[in-house]
Amino acid sequence: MASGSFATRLLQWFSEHGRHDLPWQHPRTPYRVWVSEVMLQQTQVSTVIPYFQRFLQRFPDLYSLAGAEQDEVLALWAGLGYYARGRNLHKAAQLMAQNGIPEDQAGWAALPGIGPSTAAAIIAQAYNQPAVILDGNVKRVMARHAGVDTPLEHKSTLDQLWAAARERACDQHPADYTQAIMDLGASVCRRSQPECERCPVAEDCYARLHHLQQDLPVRVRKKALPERNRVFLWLENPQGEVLLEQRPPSGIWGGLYSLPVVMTADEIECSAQKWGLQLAAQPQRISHFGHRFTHFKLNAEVHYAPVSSSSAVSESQIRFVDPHDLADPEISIALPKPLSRLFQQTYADKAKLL
DNA sequence: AAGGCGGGGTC
DNA sequence: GACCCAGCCTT
Repeated sequence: MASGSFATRLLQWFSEHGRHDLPWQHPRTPYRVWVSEVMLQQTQVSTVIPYFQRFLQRFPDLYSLAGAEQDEVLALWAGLGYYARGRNLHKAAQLMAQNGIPEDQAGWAALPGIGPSTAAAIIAQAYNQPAVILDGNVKRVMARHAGVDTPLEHKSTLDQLWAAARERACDQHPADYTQAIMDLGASVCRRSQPECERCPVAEDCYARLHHLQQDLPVRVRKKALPERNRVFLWLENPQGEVLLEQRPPSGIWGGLYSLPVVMTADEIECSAQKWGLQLAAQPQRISHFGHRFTHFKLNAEVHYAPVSSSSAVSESQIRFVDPHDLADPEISIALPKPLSRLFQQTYADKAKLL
């Protein structure tokens, strides 16, 4: 028989092996917990930490964030992905600066960018009040411990996992308990090669007892991703600056800056003219990269062309930028990861030649 | 090359 | 509610 309840064993394990040194735990304010929880959506702790540090240095409190320009918020978010998170964080900050910080879970869940699990995490972490979370780590722990063997994509499966999470939670030490269950999923009950011999709840774990650790949780097989081919334009003016275009406020890379994108190379000339730019030479294909999105794979070719100085680049969505500034890690322009990689590599290649 | 991962918007 | 969208890191 199991020695003590699930929660008791988990809390005991946490006191010895859990993470007590995460940046958002000291000090553990609602603002810092909220920012960290939004960053942690879809993103692992080790990735989040440097972003969190930089973000909090620039925006130490709600009001500095609420008063910021969206461009600056996104610049600090650049590279984390799912940029709607950054835009929603900014929106929510402005709402809270206006209406005050919510005092209960429903109030938090009503803010943009905060769903049931994130709201629960904030309540438990920041206020040390009982609340049940169900993030990816907890889903995996619950599917294994309770033996939920239907696909995660089914709503009934999600209901079962919520129920399992509720049954195992306790009202004692809510902040520690939620951190503990997430830590367990991240460090011991990993997707592959879980370390059951180190798990405090292994003795009554369904998956371990039936040797199903590798088979739970169950997922439906994904279809092959469709592919999209696009051409990215590296248009350089006589000053050596490159043209960037701000993307529409929502959708892929929403609000971020990118090289202008066209469907095929024969649209380059026409597109340049749209900005009032004359090509000073034939465009050349200089590199390519691939990037996988959730629903398609992007195959990108980068085409370079020098342009004569523009008569009037007055459109607010476009700007010429010194690419050396883009290779700077302290960049203040929000670039998606593949493009910041492109500029960094180009800069590194040039530096090697010198 | 493929797996994993919360929430918003739309109908 | 059902369905679609989104972008990194790890394996």
